[in-house]
Amino acid sequence: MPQKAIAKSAETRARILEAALRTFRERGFEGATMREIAAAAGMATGAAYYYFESKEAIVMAFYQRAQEEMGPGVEESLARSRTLEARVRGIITAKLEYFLPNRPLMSALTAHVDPTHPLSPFSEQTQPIREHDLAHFERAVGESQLRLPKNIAPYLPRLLWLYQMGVLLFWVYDRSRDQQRTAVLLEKTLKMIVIGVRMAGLPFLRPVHRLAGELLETLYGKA
Amino acid sequence: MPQKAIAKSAETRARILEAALRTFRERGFEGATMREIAAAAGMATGAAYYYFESKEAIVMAFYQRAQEEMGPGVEESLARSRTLEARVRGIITAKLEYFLPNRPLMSALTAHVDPTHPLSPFSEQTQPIREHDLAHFERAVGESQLRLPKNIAPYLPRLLWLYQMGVLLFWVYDRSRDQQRTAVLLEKTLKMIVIGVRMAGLPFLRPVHRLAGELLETLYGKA
DNA sequence: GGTTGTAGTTGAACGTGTTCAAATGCGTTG
DNA sequence: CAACGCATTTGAACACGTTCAACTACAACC
Repeated sequence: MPQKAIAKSAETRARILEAALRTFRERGFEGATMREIAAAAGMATGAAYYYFESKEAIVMAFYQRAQEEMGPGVEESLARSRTLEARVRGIITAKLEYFLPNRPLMSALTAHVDPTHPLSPFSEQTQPIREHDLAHFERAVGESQLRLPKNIAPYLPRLLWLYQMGVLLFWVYDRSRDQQRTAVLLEKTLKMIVIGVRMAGLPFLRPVHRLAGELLETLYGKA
Repeated sequence: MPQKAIAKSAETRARILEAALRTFRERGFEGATMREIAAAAGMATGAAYYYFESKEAIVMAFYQRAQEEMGPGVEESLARSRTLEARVRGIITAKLEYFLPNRPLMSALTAHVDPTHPLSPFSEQTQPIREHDLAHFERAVGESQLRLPKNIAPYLPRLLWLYQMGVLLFWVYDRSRDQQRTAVLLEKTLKMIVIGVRMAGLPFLRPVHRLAGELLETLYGKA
């Protein structure tokens, strides 16, 4: 396939994605039909399936594009702040701000906890996406000097990633005005995390370290 | 409607539930069709919808029945143990054991995080079920003397309920042999919870109490 | 410039959960 | 016992996501 055709193919794909996002915003994810989306993109129903495996896969494509577009913003935010708290806050708020116009749509992604479902945030298929996100937290942790017990430290980025998933999930369904409850959740828990990390060095917490370390090793495998 | 008719109606409902569970076990939740379930119950497709709002509502009915049937077992377990750890463990393991034969089916219930979805564990519609479950943890907490900060204590049962939901969720998708990973998760986290509760009285943890208290108040409302 | 292969496109068809107007029972009433 | 009313039952119809065999367009090749 020549360059030109590749470009055209990518353009068609993008056109469907655009039409889908428009339709999702108007009718919601459930309310929008594939027939309608395809029509809005100026093509027959089946065509959409040539470019996307499923209706939900369109949302995943949106998330993937978001990841790319958010990259620079996150980089900048990381460069601007030194403390773990500020860095993690930066990553999460950047994400939430980006997704804000399509907030209800995100429920289509967070809906799948089943790790065998292709679109679950925990599935094999989404591993590349997950690792891309994880990299942010690795950078956030890596360049700040923390005194964490050796048996926990390797898991901190993954724990923070999980934490961020939780915040995102809460945010998606947060019905308070301007998602103020999410703001509170984020601020308070960030502070608690910071205190927790700071206290992690204290020797009398050894029993907790041991338990946490063993647990993490079981769940994530030796690290 | 006379007594006899009520009994017959309940019996038909039960027959559909039985047929559904049989079919779910054979084909899985997705694989089982309403047509098949209705046929297995010896009736037309539409009849099932006279008794159940949806396919998923059948699973919810199963959960509801489970709650009733598990009641005595949980009571007994609570009567047998004194420490918070043993009590919470008792409640959770009783549940997991009960659900074991239909474990894959539970994914149909844990699938909905959306609190606006009628079948979400967080929805308005499931509030009675939730409060029934909550009562177990209130009993588990109530009769053990704990020294918890006043601003956190009222929320402990709800926090434990949430914890139990997490364990259940993990268990449903746990692919390790005999769900051994869940066993590890449960044991380690239980011990961490106990240590956490014990340490909660220490004065230098005041900042954490304050944060936690404020957060819980925002999320659950004044208590 | 014709031929051929492949990327892209079409819309009907499939199987699903769910709805619903109509039919059927069945206990109660006059 | 006939007539009524209501709970129950029926199965066709609907709308949806998805599949697919057939068709089209276009670039590469001889």
